[in-house]
Amino acid sequence: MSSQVLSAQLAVEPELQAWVAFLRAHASLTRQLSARLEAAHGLTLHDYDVLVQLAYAPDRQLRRVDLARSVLLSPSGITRLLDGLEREGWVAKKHCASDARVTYAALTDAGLAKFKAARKTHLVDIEAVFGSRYSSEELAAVSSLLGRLLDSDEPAACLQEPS
Amino acid sequence: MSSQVLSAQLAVEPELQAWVAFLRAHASLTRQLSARLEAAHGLTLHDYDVLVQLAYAPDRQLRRVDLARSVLLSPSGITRLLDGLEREGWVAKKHCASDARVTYAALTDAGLAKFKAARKTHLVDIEAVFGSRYSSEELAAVSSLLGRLLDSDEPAACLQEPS
DNA sequence: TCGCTATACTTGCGGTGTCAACAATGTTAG
DNA sequence: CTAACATTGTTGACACCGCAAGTATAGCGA
Repeated sequence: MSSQVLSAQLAVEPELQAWVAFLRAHASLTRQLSARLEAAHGLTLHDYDVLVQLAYAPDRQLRRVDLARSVLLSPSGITRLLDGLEREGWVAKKHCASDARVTYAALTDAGLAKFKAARKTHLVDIEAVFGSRYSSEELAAVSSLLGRLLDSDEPAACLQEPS
Repeated sequence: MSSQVLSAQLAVEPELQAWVAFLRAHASLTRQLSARLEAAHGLTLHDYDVLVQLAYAPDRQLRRVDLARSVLLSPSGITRLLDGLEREGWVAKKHCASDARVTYAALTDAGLAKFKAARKTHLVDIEAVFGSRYSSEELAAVSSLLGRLLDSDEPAACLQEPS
């Protein structure tokens, strides 16, 4: 009886439905994609993400704070993640001349090579997942709708204006 | 130069954009909502999710396997999560008469009360996040688009009809 | 110059989740 | 009946990540 009441209420909450769909989709996709990335290249999704950010960055290097912000990881998370990448020789520390506090994470040549290799298979996986289910209009809709979720509240996930 | 090439390629991959937007949105939302849920009730998002599933289930109980599948958690994950809920007295183990392998997780009265209390604030948080950014049509679109992501590959996430 | 505050980063600790291995029970085929 | 296999669930080892606290540097006002 009380479960009847509850289910009636659930059905009426479209926000909750969206949120649940979101959580389920994330769990499912994340598992598939990260398993493939791990198997093929021994990389985490976050590892890959960091590699991407560095590959695109000017001089292929970034301050650790900025890296943390753009990947939405805590500072300590970044430290530990980079520990791994440095141990593998894909990233190197570089000190900043003008500010002794900052350490740059710089992509090495080996790291760039690793990234390009991983990128090849990972993009295929992503396209397989999304491309097979969405038309290109839907894809654009997904991007724009999801993008809106971190506009106002998270000063985190954004553009550190370098100007 | 190589970063130019890379960024040019990125801009052209709409699937990747969708995926990245998805990951960022998840990291951001998850942190906000779970922090609030944790602060207000000492519950994880997964804890809450399990409580919901049990509250809706017939007789307010579910086999652990089914629970794992519907919440998209590994079997061991469910065991450990339920350990916590049992310790708090919100869930109790129940043995199955017809199959000695299965153990039911049953929501206690205290558990149902806990769920109702948590639900009250959590729904408000969710509505704040989604309701403030999406119209009701967009909300429906998000649900349906995201729902499509686990149609074929994950028989997992589904509706335990309470009727 | 002397604090005072802010920022960059690291480390210890704890929570959470996965995988692989395992034990126990059920099921099916010969 | 029995042997092989599938299913349910738990445990140990481990990876990952966040928070709080600590260190070091920078910058700013008096």
